[in-house]
Amino acid sequence: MSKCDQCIVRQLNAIGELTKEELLRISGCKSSDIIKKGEVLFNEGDHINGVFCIKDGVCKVTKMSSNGREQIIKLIKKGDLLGERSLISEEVSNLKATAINDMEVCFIPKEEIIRDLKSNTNFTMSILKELAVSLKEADNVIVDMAQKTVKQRLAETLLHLNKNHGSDDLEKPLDIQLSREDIASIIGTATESAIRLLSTFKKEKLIHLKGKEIYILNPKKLQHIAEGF
Amino acid sequence: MSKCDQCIVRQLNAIGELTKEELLRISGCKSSDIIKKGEVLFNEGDHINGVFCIKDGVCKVTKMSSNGREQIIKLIKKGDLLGERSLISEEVSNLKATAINDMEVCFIPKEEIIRDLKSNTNFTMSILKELAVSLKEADNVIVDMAQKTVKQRLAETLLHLNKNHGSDDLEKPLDIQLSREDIASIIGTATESAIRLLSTFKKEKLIHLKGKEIYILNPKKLQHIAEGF
DNA sequence: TAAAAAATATGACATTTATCAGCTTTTTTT
DNA sequence: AAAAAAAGCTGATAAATGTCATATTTTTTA
Repeated sequence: MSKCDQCIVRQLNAIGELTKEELLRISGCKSSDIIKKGEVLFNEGDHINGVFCIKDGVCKVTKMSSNGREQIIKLIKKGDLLGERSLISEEVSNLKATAINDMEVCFIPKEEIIRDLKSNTNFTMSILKELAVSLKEADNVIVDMAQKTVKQRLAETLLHLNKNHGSDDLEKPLDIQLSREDIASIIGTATESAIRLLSTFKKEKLIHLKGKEIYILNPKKLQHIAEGF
Repeated sequence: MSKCDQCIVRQLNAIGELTKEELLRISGCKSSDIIKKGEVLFNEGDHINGVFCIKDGVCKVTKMSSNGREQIIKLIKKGDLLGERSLISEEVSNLKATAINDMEVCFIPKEEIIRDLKSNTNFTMSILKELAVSLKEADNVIVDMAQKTVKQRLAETLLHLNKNHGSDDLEKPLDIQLSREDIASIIGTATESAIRLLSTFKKEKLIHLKGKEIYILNPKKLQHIAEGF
Protein backbone atom coordinates (compact mmCIF):
# COMPACT_ATOMS: atom_id res chain seq x y z
CA MET A 1 0.00 0.00 0.00
CA SER A 2 1.45 3.36 -1.09
CA LYS A 3 1.89 6.09 1.50
CA CYS A 4 -0.16 9.28 1.21
CA ASP A 5 2.63 11.39 2.68
CA GLN A 6 4.83 10.47 -0.27
CA CYS A 7 2.15 11.01 -2.89
CA ILE A 8 2.69 14.07 -5.10
CA VAL A 9 -1.03 14.32 -5.86
CA ARG A 10 -1.75 15.26 -2.25
CA GLN A 11 -0.19 18.67 -2.83
CA LEU A 12 -2.85 19.39 -5.45
CA ASN A 13 -5.87 19.30 -3.15
CA ALA A 14 -7.12 19.66 0.41
CA ILE A 15 -5.44 16.40 1.46
CA GLY A 16 -2.24 18.42 1.45
CA GLU A 17 -3.49 20.23 4.56
CA LEU A 18 -3.50 17.06 6.66
CA THR A 19 -0.74 16.54 9.22
CA LYS A 20 1.80 13.73 9.00
CA GLU A 21 -0.07 11.76 11.61
CA GLU A 22 -3.40 12.20 9.84
CA LEU A 23 -1.85 11.20 6.52
CA LEU A 24 -0.40 8.08 8.11
CA ARG A 25 -3.81 7.13 9.43
CA ILE A 26 -5.42 7.75 6.04
CA SER A 27 -2.71 5.68 4.35
CA GLY A 28 -3.69 2.77 6.54
CA CYS A 29 -7.38 2.79 5.68
CA LYS A 30 -7.54 4.00 2.10
CA SER A 31 -7.77 1.64 -0.85
CA SER A 32 -6.04 2.05 -4.22
CA ASP A 33 -7.77 1.08 -7.40
CA ILE A 34 -7.20 0.86 -11.12
CA ILE A 35 -10.29 1.90 -13.08
CA LYS A 36 -10.36 0.90 -16.74
CA LYS A 37 -11.55 3.27 -19.46
CA GLY A 38 -15.34 3.18 -19.65
CA GLU A 39 -15.81 1.78 -16.15
CA VAL A 40 -18.20 3.56 -13.79
CA LEU A 41 -16.82 4.82 -10.47
CA PHE A 42 -20.30 5.49 -9.12
CA ASN A 43 -23.83 6.07 -10.34
CA GLU A 44 -26.50 8.64 -9.60
CA GLY A 45 -28.21 7.51 -6.43
CA ASP A 46 -25.22 5.54 -5.10
CA HIS A 47 -24.11 5.86 -1.50
CA ILE A 48 -20.49 6.78 -2.13
CA ASN A 49 -19.38 6.57 1.50
CA GLY A 50 -16.09 8.27 0.94
CA VAL A 51 -13.96 10.44 -1.27
CA PHE A 52 -11.95 9.57 -4.36
CA CYS A 53 -8.55 11.13 -4.78
CA ILE A 54 -7.51 10.97 -8.44
CA LYS A 55 -3.91 9.87 -8.83
CA ASP A 56 -4.00 9.62 -12.62
CA GLY A 57 -6.40 9.66 -15.55
CA VAL A 58 -9.59 11.54 -16.29
CA CYS A 59 -13.25 10.86 -15.66
CA LYS A 60 -16.42 12.55 -16.75
CA VAL A 61 -19.02 13.52 -14.18
CA THR A 62 -22.50 13.39 -15.65
CA LYS A 63 -26.15 13.83 -14.82
CA MET A 64 -29.12 12.37 -16.69
CA SER A 65 -31.77 14.90 -17.66
CA SER A 66 -35.43 14.00 -17.59
CA ASN A 67 -35.23 14.09 -21.40
CA GLY A 68 -33.06 10.99 -21.20
CA ARG A 69 -29.79 12.57 -22.28
CA GLU A 70 -26.63 12.59 -20.24
CA GLN A 71 -25.00 15.94 -19.59
CA ILE A 72 -21.31 16.16 -18.72
CA ILE A 73 -21.08 18.55 -15.77
CA LYS A 74 -17.31 18.51 -15.55
CA LEU A 75 -14.13 16.58 -16.15
CA ILE A 76 -12.12 15.43 -13.17
CA LYS A 77 -8.39 14.89 -13.49
CA LYS A 78 -5.22 14.04 -11.62
CA GLY A 79 -5.09 15.78 -8.28
CA ASP A 80 -8.82 16.40 -8.00
CA LEU A 81 -11.06 15.07 -5.25
CA LEU A 82 -14.37 13.47 -6.16
CA GLY A 83 -17.36 12.82 -3.96
CA GLU A 84 -16.84 15.47 -1.27
CA ARG A 85 -20.10 17.20 -2.08
CA SER A 86 -22.30 14.18 -1.45
CA LEU A 87 -20.30 13.30 1.62
CA ILE A 88 -20.80 16.73 3.12
CA SER A 89 -24.51 17.02 2.40
CA GLU A 90 -24.96 13.42 3.57
CA GLU A 91 -26.92 12.45 0.50
CA VAL A 92 -26.63 9.81 -2.17
CA SER A 93 -24.72 11.00 -5.20
CA ASN A 94 -26.52 13.33 -7.60
CA LEU A 95 -23.99 12.52 -10.30
CA LYS A 96 -22.40 9.64 -12.14
CA ALA A 97 -18.66 9.27 -12.77
CA THR A 98 -17.22 7.31 -15.69
CA ALA A 99 -13.55 6.85 -16.59
CA ILE A 100 -12.54 8.55 -19.85
CA ASN A 101 -9.22 6.69 -19.85
CA ASP A 102 -7.49 4.26 -17.51
CA MET A 103 -7.36 5.72 -14.03
CA GLU A 104 -5.52 5.28 -10.78
CA VAL A 105 -7.56 6.40 -7.81
CA CYS A 106 -7.47 6.16 -4.05
CA PHE A 107 -10.63 5.87 -2.00
CA ILE A 108 -10.78 7.28 1.52
CA PRO A 109 -13.71 6.13 3.70
CA LYS A 110 -16.24 8.72 4.82
CA GLU A 111 -15.59 8.40 8.57
CA GLU A 112 -11.94 9.27 8.16
CA ILE A 113 -12.72 12.42 6.18
CA ILE A 114 -15.43 13.48 8.65
CA ARG A 115 -13.01 12.93 11.51
CA ASP A 116 -10.42 15.21 9.98
CA LEU A 117 -13.03 17.77 8.98
CA LYS A 118 -14.00 18.05 12.63
CA SER A 119 -10.51 18.30 14.02
CA ASN A 120 -8.34 20.00 11.40
CA THR A 121 -9.44 23.55 10.62
CA ASN A 122 -6.95 24.00 7.79
CA PHE A 123 -8.29 20.91 6.09
CA THR A 124 -11.89 22.09 6.48
CA MET A 125 -11.10 25.55 5.17
CA SER A 126 -9.36 24.02 2.20
CA ILE A 127 -12.36 21.82 1.38
CA LEU A 128 -14.59 24.86 1.87
CA LYS A 129 -12.46 26.79 -0.58
CA GLU A 130 -12.60 23.96 -3.12
CA LEU A 131 -16.40 23.95 -2.96
CA ALA A 132 -16.47 27.73 -3.29
CA VAL A 133 -14.35 27.56 -6.43
CA SER A 134 -16.52 24.77 -7.87
CA LEU A 135 -19.58 26.90 -7.23
CA LYS A 136 -18.09 29.86 -9.05
CA GLU A 137 -17.22 27.67 -12.01
CA ALA A 138 -20.74 26.22 -12.01
CA ASP A 139 -22.15 29.77 -12.12
CA ASN A 140 -20.02 30.48 -15.18
CA VAL A 141 -21.25 27.34 -16.90
CA ILE A 142 -24.86 28.31 -16.17
CA VAL A 143 -24.39 31.69 -17.85
CA ASP A 144 -22.69 30.15 -20.86
CA MET A 145 -25.36 27.48 -21.27
CA ALA A 146 -28.13 30.05 -20.91
CA GLN A 147 -26.75 32.81 -23.10
CA LYS A 148 -24.22 31.51 -25.59
CA THR A 149 -24.78 29.78 -28.90
CA VAL A 150 -23.58 26.25 -29.54
CA LYS A 151 -20.72 27.65 -31.59
CA GLN A 152 -19.60 29.89 -28.73
CA ARG A 153 -19.83 27.03 -26.29
CA LEU A 154 -17.76 24.75 -28.50
CA ALA A 155 -15.05 27.39 -28.81
CA GLU A 156 -15.17 27.88 -25.04
CA THR A 157 -14.95 24.13 -24.42
CA LEU A 158 -11.98 23.72 -26.73
CA LEU A 159 -10.14 26.50 -24.90
CA HIS A 160 -11.06 24.96 -21.58
CA LEU A 161 -9.72 21.60 -22.70
CA ASN A 162 -6.59 23.30 -23.98
CA LYS A 163 -6.05 24.92 -20.60
CA ASN A 164 -6.65 21.81 -18.52
CA HIS A 165 -5.50 19.05 -20.84
CA GLY A 166 -3.30 20.76 -23.38
CA SER A 167 0.41 20.15 -23.67
CA ASP A 168 2.78 23.10 -23.57
CA ASP A 169 3.82 22.17 -27.06
CA LEU A 170 1.48 23.77 -29.62
CA GLU A 171 2.42 21.05 -32.11
CA LYS A 172 0.93 18.36 -29.89
CA PRO A 173 -2.73 17.38 -29.60
CA LEU A 174 -4.85 17.69 -26.47
CA ASP A 175 -3.91 15.14 -23.85
CA ILE A 176 -7.47 13.83 -23.67
CA GLN A 177 -9.47 11.83 -26.17
CA LEU A 178 -13.16 12.45 -26.12
CA SER A 179 -15.73 10.95 -28.44
CA ARG A 180 -17.78 13.39 -30.52
CA GLU A 181 -20.71 12.36 -28.36
CA ASP A 182 -18.80 13.38 -25.20
CA ILE A 183 -17.95 16.75 -26.71
CA ALA A 184 -21.61 17.27 -27.61
CA SER A 185 -22.56 16.29 -24.08
CA ILE A 186 -20.23 18.90 -22.60
CA ILE A 187 -21.65 21.74 -24.67
CA GLY A 188 -25.21 20.46 -24.46
CA THR A 189 -26.08 19.89 -28.08
CA ALA A 190 -26.79 17.09 -30.55
CA THR A 191 -23.81 14.99 -31.60
CA GLU A 192 -24.36 15.94 -35.25
CA SER A 193 -24.27 19.65 -34.41
CA ALA A 194 -21.00 19.24 -32.53
CA ILE A 195 -19.47 17.30 -35.45
CA ARG A 196 -20.62 19.91 -37.95
CA LEU A 197 -19.13 22.78 -35.97
CA LEU A 198 -15.86 20.92 -35.43
CA SER A 199 -15.68 20.52 -39.21
CA THR A 200 -16.32 24.23 -39.64
CA PHE A 201 -13.57 25.12 -37.16
CA LYS A 202 -11.28 22.73 -38.98
CA LYS A 203 -12.01 24.36 -42.35
CA GLU A 204 -11.30 27.73 -40.78
CA LYS A 205 -7.94 26.38 -39.55
CA LEU A 206 -8.79 27.08 -35.90
CA ILE A 207 -8.21 23.44 -35.02
CA HIS A 208 -6.82 20.36 -36.64
CA LEU A 209 -8.50 16.97 -36.28
CA LYS A 210 -6.86 13.57 -36.64
CA GLY A 211 -9.30 10.93 -35.44
CA LYS A 212 -9.98 11.75 -31.79
CA GLU A 213 -6.86 13.87 -31.56
CA ILE A 214 -7.52 17.60 -31.43
CA TYR A 215 -4.88 20.24 -32.13
CA ILE A 216 -5.68 23.78 -31.05
CA LEU A 217 -4.20 25.97 -33.79
CA ASN A 218 -5.66 29.42 -33.09
CA PRO A 219 -6.66 29.93 -29.47
CA LYS A 220 -6.92 33.69 -29.95
CA LYS A 221 -9.56 33.38 -32.65
CA LEU A 222 -11.38 30.72 -30.62
CA GLN A 223 -11.45 33.12 -27.68
CA HIS A 224 -12.91 35.74 -29.98
CA ILE A 225 -15.63 33.35 -31.12
CA ALA A 226 -16.39 32.27 -27.53
CA GLU A 227 -17.00 35.90 -26.66
CA GLY A 228 -19.50 36.30 -29.45
CA PHE A 229 -17.75 37.70 -32.50
CA MET B 1 -29.63 47.71 17.08
CA SER B 2 -31.60 44.46 17.00
CA LYS B 3 -30.13 41.39 18.65
CA CYS B 4 -29.18 38.39 16.51
CA ASP B 5 -30.08 35.94 19.27
CA GLN B 6 -33.69 37.10 19.07
CA CYS B 7 -33.88 37.06 15.29
CA ILE B 8 -36.03 34.30 13.83
CA VAL B 9 -34.14 34.38 10.54
CA ARG B 10 -31.05 33.00 12.28
CA GLN B 11 -32.70 29.60 12.57
CA LEU B 12 -32.91 29.40 8.78
CA ASN B 13 -29.19 29.36 8.08
CA ALA B 14 -25.74 28.61 9.45
CA ILE B 15 -25.88 31.58 11.83
CA GLY B 16 -28.15 29.40 13.93
CA GLU B 17 -25.12 27.27 14.80
CA LEU B 18 -23.37 30.13 16.60
CA THR B 19 -23.29 30.12 20.39
CA LYS B 20 -24.99 32.78 22.51
CA GLU B 21 -21.67 34.50 23.10
CA GLU B 22 -20.80 34.50 19.42
CA LEU B 23 -24.24 35.86 18.52
CA LEU B 24 -23.85 38.63 21.05
CA ARG B 25 -20.52 39.59 19.54
CA ILE B 26 -22.00 39.54 16.02
CA SER B 27 -24.94 41.67 17.19
CA GLY B 28 -22.48 44.30 18.27
CA CYS B 29 -20.65 44.61 14.98
CA LYS B 30 -23.26 43.91 12.33
CA SER B 31 -25.16 46.63 10.53
CA SER B 32 -28.82 46.56 9.54
CA ASP B 33 -29.98 48.05 6.29
CA ILE B 34 -33.10 48.75 4.30
CA ILE B 35 -32.55 48.17 0.59
CA LYS B 36 -35.14 49.63 -1.74
CA LYS B 37 -36.48 47.74 -4.74
CA GLY B 38 -34.09 48.06 -7.65
CA GLU B 39 -31.10 49.01 -5.52
CA VAL B 40 -27.87 47.08 -5.96
CA LEU B 41 -26.40 45.29 -2.93
CA PHE B 42 -23.11 44.68 -4.69
CA ASN B 43 -21.69 44.48 -8.19
CA GLU B 44 -19.50 42.02 -10.04
CA GLY B 45 -15.94 42.79 -9.05
CA ASP B 46 -16.84 44.37 -5.71
CA HIS B 47 -14.94 43.51 -2.56
CA ILE B 48 -17.88 42.49 -0.41
CA ASN B 49 -15.92 42.12 2.84
CA GLY B 50 -18.66 40.34 4.68
CA VAL B 51 -21.84 38.35 4.52
CA PHE B 52 -25.42 39.51 4.07
CA CYS B 53 -28.11 37.82 6.11
CA ILE B 54 -31.50 38.41 4.48
CA LYS B 55 -34.14 39.32 7.04
CA ASP B 56 -36.87 40.10 4.53
CA GLY B 57 -37.43 40.61 0.81
CA VAL B 58 -35.96 39.01 -2.30
CA CYS B 59 -32.99 39.82 -4.49
CA LYS B 60 -31.77 38.48 -7.79
CA VAL B 61 -28.19 37.34 -8.16
CA THR B 62 -26.93 37.87 -11.69
CA LYS B 63 -23.92 37.54 -13.90
CA MET B 64 -23.24 39.40 -17.13
CA SER B 65 -22.34 37.20 -20.08
CA SER B 66 -19.78 38.29 -22.64
CA ASN B 67 -22.73 38.71 -25.00
CA GLY B 68 -23.84 41.61 -22.84
CA ARG B 69 -26.94 40.01 -21.34
CA GLU B 70 -27.53 39.52 -17.65
CA GLN B 71 -28.35 36.03 -16.48
CA ILE B 72 -30.17 35.48 -13.19
CA ILE B 73 -28.29 32.70 -11.41
CA LYS B 74 -30.64 32.47 -8.45
CA LEU B 75 -33.09 34.28 -6.24
CA ILE B 76 -32.18 34.90 -2.63
CA LYS B 77 -34.88 35.24 -0.03
CA LYS B 78 -35.58 35.67 3.67
CA GLY B 79 -33.30 33.48 5.74
CA ASP B 80 -30.63 33.05 3.09
CA LEU B 81 -27.03 34.12 3.41
CA LEU B 82 -25.37 36.03 0.59
CA GLY B 83 -21.70 36.54 -0.10
CA GLU B 84 -20.22 33.54 1.72
CA ARG B 85 -18.74 32.13 -1.47
CA SER B 86 -16.62 35.17 -2.28
CA LEU B 87 -15.63 35.53 1.35
CA ILE B 88 -14.40 31.94 1.50
CA SER B 89 -12.47 31.99 -1.75
CA GLU B 90 -11.07 35.41 -0.84
CA GLU B 91 -11.97 36.89 -4.18
CA VAL B 92 -13.97 39.85 -5.39
CA SER B 93 -17.58 38.96 -6.12
CA ASN B 94 -18.29 37.09 -9.34
CA LEU B 95 -21.92 38.11 -9.13
CA LYS B 96 -24.18 41.12 -8.81
CA ALA B 97 -27.13 41.32 -6.40
CA THR B 98 -30.15 43.55 -6.98
CA ALA B 99 -33.24 43.92 -4.79
CA ILE B 100 -36.45 42.62 -6.42
CA ASN B 101 -38.55 44.26 -3.74
CA ASP B 102 -37.82 46.27 -0.60
CA MET B 103 -35.43 44.34 1.61
CA GLU B 104 -34.24 44.24 5.17
CA VAL B 105 -30.74 42.85 5.46
CA CYS B 106 -27.99 42.56 8.04
CA PHE B 107 -24.34 42.77 7.11
CA ILE B 108 -21.71 40.91 9.12
CA PRO B 109 -18.09 41.93 8.54
CA LYS B 110 -15.72 39.37 7.06
CA GLU B 111 -13.35 39.15 10.04
CA GLU B 112 -16.15 38.14 12.37
CA ILE B 113 -17.28 35.34 10.08
CA ILE B 114 -13.73 34.10 9.55
CA ARG B 115 -13.17 34.12 13.31
CA ASP B 116 -16.20 31.92 13.92
CA LEU B 117 -15.34 29.67 10.98
CA LYS B 118 -11.99 28.96 12.60
CA SER B 119 -13.32 28.33 16.09
CA ASN B 120 -16.82 26.86 15.75
CA THR B 121 -16.86 23.52 13.95
CA ASN B 122 -20.65 23.31 13.88
CA PHE B 123 -20.82 26.68 12.15
CA THR B 124 -18.20 25.67 9.60
CA MET B 125 -19.90 22.35 8.87
CA SER B 126 -23.18 24.17 8.39
CA ILE B 127 -21.65 26.63 5.91
CA LEU B 128 -19.98 23.70 4.20
CA LYS B 129 -23.33 22.00 3.89
CA GLU B 130 -24.93 25.15 2.48
CA LEU B 131 -22.27 25.36 -0.21
CA ALA B 132 -22.69 21.66 -0.99
CA VAL B 133 -26.43 22.13 -1.46
CA SER B 134 -25.89 25.21 -3.64
CA LEU B 135 -23.49 23.21 -5.77
CA LYS B 136 -25.99 20.43 -6.28
CA GLU B 137 -28.63 22.94 -7.29
CA ALA B 138 -26.20 24.58 -9.69
CA ASP B 139 -25.55 21.18 -11.29
CA ASN B 140 -29.28 20.75 -11.80
CA VAL B 141 -29.55 24.16 -13.44
CA ILE B 142 -26.66 23.33 -15.78
CA VAL B 143 -28.40 20.17 -16.97
CA ASP B 144 -31.68 22.02 -17.48
CA MET B 145 -30.05 24.85 -19.39
CA ALA B 146 -28.09 22.45 -21.56
CA GLN B 147 -30.77 19.90 -22.34
CA LYS B 148 -34.22 21.37 -21.92
CA THR B 149 -36.21 23.56 -24.26
CA VAL B 150 -37.26 27.07 -23.32
CA LYS B 151 -40.79 25.80 -22.75
CA GLN B 152 -39.58 23.11 -20.34
CA ARG B 153 -37.43 25.65 -18.52
CA LEU B 154 -40.30 28.08 -18.14
CA ALA B 155 -42.51 25.35 -16.67
CA GLU B 156 -39.66 24.38 -14.34
CA THR B 157 -39.12 27.98 -13.28
CA LEU B 158 -42.81 28.53 -12.55
CA LEU B 159 -42.84 25.42 -10.35
CA HIS B 160 -39.68 26.55 -8.64
CA LEU B 161 -41.20 29.96 -7.95
CA ASN B 162 -44.36 28.26 -6.70
CA LYS B 163 -42.31 26.16 -4.29
CA ASN B 164 -40.17 29.00 -2.96
CA HIS B 165 -42.49 31.98 -3.25
CA GLY B 166 -45.94 30.47 -3.53
CA SER B 167 -48.59 30.89 -0.89
CA ASP B 168 -50.29 27.82 0.53
CA ASP B 169 -53.51 29.16 -0.89
CA LEU B 170 -53.93 28.06 -4.50
CA GLU B 171 -56.23 31.02 -5.11
CA LYS B 172 -53.47 33.48 -4.37
CA PRO B 173 -50.73 34.63 -6.76
CA LEU B 174 -47.01 34.04 -6.30
CA ASP B 175 -45.55 36.14 -3.53
CA ILE B 176 -42.95 37.63 -5.87
CA GLN B 177 -43.34 40.06 -8.74
CA LEU B 178 -40.86 39.64 -11.54
CA SER B 179 -40.79 41.58 -14.77
CA ARG B 180 -41.09 39.55 -17.97
CA GLU B 181 -37.48 40.47 -18.58
CA ASP B 182 -36.48 38.93 -15.24
CA ILE B 183 -38.38 35.75 -16.04
CA ALA B 184 -36.63 35.57 -19.40
CA SER B 185 -33.31 36.13 -17.67
CA ILE B 186 -33.94 33.21 -15.31
CA ILE B 187 -34.69 30.75 -18.08
CA GLY B 188 -32.08 32.20 -20.43
CA THR B 189 -34.14 33.31 -23.38
CA ALA B 190 -35.32 36.44 -25.18
CA THR B 191 -37.95 38.49 -23.36
CA GLU B 192 -40.33 38.09 -26.32
CA SER B 193 -40.01 34.30 -26.18
CA ALA B 194 -40.78 34.26 -22.47
CA ILE B 195 -43.84 36.48 -22.98
CA ARG B 196 -45.07 34.32 -25.84
CA LEU B 197 -44.79 31.12 -23.83
CA LEU B 198 -46.46 32.68 -20.80
CA SER B 199 -49.36 33.59 -23.09
CA THR B 200 -49.49 30.01 -24.34
CA PHE B 201 -49.54 28.64 -20.80
CA LYS B 202 -52.29 31.10 -19.98
CA LYS B 203 -54.38 29.99 -22.97
CA GLU B 204 -53.89 26.38 -21.85
CA LYS B 205 -55.15 27.35 -18.37
CA LEU B 206 -51.93 26.23 -16.69
CA ILE B 207 -51.45 29.67 -15.19
CA HIS B 208 -53.39 32.89 -14.83
CA LEU B 209 -51.80 36.28 -15.38
CA LYS B 210 -52.92 39.57 -13.95
CA GLY B 211 -50.28 42.16 -14.60
CA LYS B 212 -47.17 40.92 -12.82
CA GLU B 213 -49.20 38.60 -10.63
CA ILE B 214 -48.90 34.94 -11.54
CA TYR B 215 -51.34 32.27 -10.40
CA ILE B 216 -50.23 28.66 -10.76
CA LEU B 217 -53.39 26.78 -11.75
CA ASN B 218 -52.10 23.38 -12.82
CA PRO B 219 -48.76 22.42 -11.25
CA LYS B 220 -49.17 18.78 -12.24
CA LYS B 221 -49.36 19.61 -15.93
CA LEU B 222 -46.49 22.07 -15.59
CA GLN B 223 -44.41 19.32 -14.03
CA HIS B 224 -45.29 17.13 -16.97
CA ILE B 225 -44.16 19.79 -19.42
CA ALA B 226 -40.96 20.43 -17.47
CA GLU B 227 -40.11 16.75 -17.84
CA GLY B 228 -40.53 16.87 -21.58
CA PHE B 229 -44.06 15.81 -22.44
C1' DT C 1 -53.94 64.84 -14.73
C1' DA C 2 -51.43 64.91 -19.03
C1' DA C 3 -47.31 63.60 -21.26
C1' DA C 4 -43.51 60.68 -21.56
C1' DA C 5 -41.28 56.54 -20.76
C1' DA C 6 -41.13 51.84 -19.90
C1' DA C 7 -43.05 47.34 -20.05
C1' DT C 8 -45.93 44.07 -22.29
C1' DA C 9 -47.81 41.87 -26.27
C1' DT C 10 -48.01 40.02 -30.98
C1' DG C 11 -46.85 39.26 -35.95
C1' DA C 12 -43.44 38.48 -39.58
C1' DC C 13 -39.35 36.75 -40.63
C1' DA C 14 -34.37 35.16 -40.04
C1' DT C 15 -31.28 32.24 -37.79
C1' DT C 16 -29.98 28.48 -35.09
C1' DT C 17 -30.32 23.92 -33.83
C1' DA C 18 -32.45 19.22 -33.81
C1' DT C 19 -33.87 15.29 -36.19
C1' DC C 20 -33.76 11.79 -39.56
C1' DA C 21 -31.68 9.32 -43.25
C1' DG C 22 -27.99 7.45 -45.47
C1' DC C 23 -23.21 6.90 -46.19
C1' DT C 24 -18.15 6.25 -44.84
C1' DT C 25 -14.64 5.25 -41.68
C1' DT C 26 -12.92 3.23 -37.56
C1' DT C 27 -13.07 -0.10 -33.95
C1' DT C 28 -14.36 -4.39 -32.00
C1' DT C 29 -15.57 -9.07 -32.25
C1' DT C 30 -15.44 -13.52 -34.14
C1' DA D 1 -8.69 -11.22 -41.91
C1' DA D 2 -13.57 -10.90 -42.38
C1' DA D 3 -17.79 -9.58 -40.41
C1' DA D 4 -20.31 -6.85 -37.37
C1' DA D 5 -20.85 -2.96 -34.64
C1' DA D 6 -19.94 1.53 -33.39
C1' DA D 7 -18.53 6.07 -34.36
C1' DG D 8 -18.09 9.76 -37.45
C1' DC D 9 -19.77 12.58 -41.19
C1' DT D 10 -22.97 15.16 -44.37
C1' DG D 11 -27.32 16.64 -46.53
C1' DA D 12 -32.19 17.66 -46.28
C1' DT D 13 -35.69 19.20 -43.64
C1' DA D 14 -38.36 20.45 -39.50
C1' DA D 15 -38.71 22.68 -35.21
C1' DA D 16 -37.27 25.98 -31.90
C1' DT D 17 -35.78 30.36 -30.86
C1' DG D 18 -34.10 35.10 -31.77
C1' DT D 19 -34.69 39.55 -33.88
C1' DC D 20 -37.05 43.41 -35.53
C1' DA D 21 -41.06 46.14 -36.10
C1' DT D 22 -45.03 47.94 -34.19
C1' DA D 23 -49.11 48.37 -31.30
C1' DT D 24 -51.00 48.48 -26.76
C1' DT D 25 -50.98 48.85 -21.93
C1' DT D 26 -48.98 50.21 -17.63
C1' DT D 27 -46.04 53.01 -14.90
C1' DT D 28 -43.47 57.05 -14.03
C1' DT D 29 -42.54 61.81 -14.40
C1' DA D 30 -43.58 66.47 -14.94
